[in-house]
Amino acid sequence: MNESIRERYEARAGVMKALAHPSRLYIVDELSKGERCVHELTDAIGSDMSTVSKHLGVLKSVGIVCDKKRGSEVYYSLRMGCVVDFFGCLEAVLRGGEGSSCAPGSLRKRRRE
Amino acid sequence: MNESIRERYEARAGVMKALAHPSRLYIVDELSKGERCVHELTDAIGSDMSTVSKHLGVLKSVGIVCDKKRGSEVYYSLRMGCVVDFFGCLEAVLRGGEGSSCAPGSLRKRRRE
DNA sequence: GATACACTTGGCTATTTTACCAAATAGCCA
DNA sequence: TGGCTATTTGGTAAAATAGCCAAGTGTATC
Repeated sequence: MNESIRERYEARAGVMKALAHPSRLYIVDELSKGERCVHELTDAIGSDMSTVSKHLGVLKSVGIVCDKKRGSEVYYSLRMGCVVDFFGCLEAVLRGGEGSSCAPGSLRKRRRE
Repeated sequence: MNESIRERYEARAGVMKALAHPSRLYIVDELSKGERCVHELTDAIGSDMSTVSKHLGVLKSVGIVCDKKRGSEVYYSLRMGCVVDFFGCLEAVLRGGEGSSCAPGSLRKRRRE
C-alpha cells in the first residue's frame, strides 16, 4: 500500500474514529433532529460537560458537526447528514450478527465484482 | 441516556470501531471487489501477517466479513456491502472539511427536522 | 465590578488499541 | 513422517483514547 493510498485510508479512518464512540453516535443522532447546545447534550448523555465538549470537539475537528455561538451558549448542528444514513447499515450489521463463517447465501449486496 | 439506549449506541459504536482503522477500511474496500485470502491482503497492506489476521478477526467479530477455508488458505469476503456505500459519505466529509463553524448554507441534507 | 452560567482547555490516570515477534495449529506433498 | 506454507494466537511494549477534576475564557445579570 503506497503512500498516497495509505493517506487516503488514514483520512477516512479519521472520520470513522470520530464516530466510533457511543456518546458521539448519540450526539450525531440527536443533532440530526436539530441543533442542540452543549448543556442539553450533557443532560441527555449524563457525563461531565467537559467530556461532552471534548466529544463535540472531536466531531467538529473532522467536519461532521459545526458550532455557532448564541449568547453564552454554543449550538452544534450536523453538517453531514449522510452520516446518519449509515445507521441503518449499522443496524443491519448488528442484526446480521453471530458474525462468522460464510454460510451459502450469507453474502448480500456485493458490489463491483 | 438510559441503559437500553446506551446499549444500542454501544453496539453501533462497536461496528464503527471495527471500521476505524486504515488497514481495515482498505480490507473492506478490497473485499468489495471479491474474496481475498490473508496473504494477498498482507502483501497489499505491508504489515505483518499476524497483524492483518487480527484486523480480519476484528471485522469478522462484528459480522462485516466472513471467512471460508479452502485448502490451507482462508478466504475472506464482505458480508455487508452497505458498509462500502458509506465511503462516499466519508469522502464528502473529508472534502467538506476545514470543518468548523456553521457558515450559512453549510448545512446539507439534514433529516427529520 | 461581582457573581453566575455556559463552555473549553489542561492535566492526569486508567483503559484500550496497535503492531511486532515467537510459538502453536492446520493442510499439503514428497 | 518431515518439511513447507498459510494462518491464528499469546505476549508485550508503545501509543492513542476516555473521562474526571480544576482552572481559564466569555457572556449575561445584578
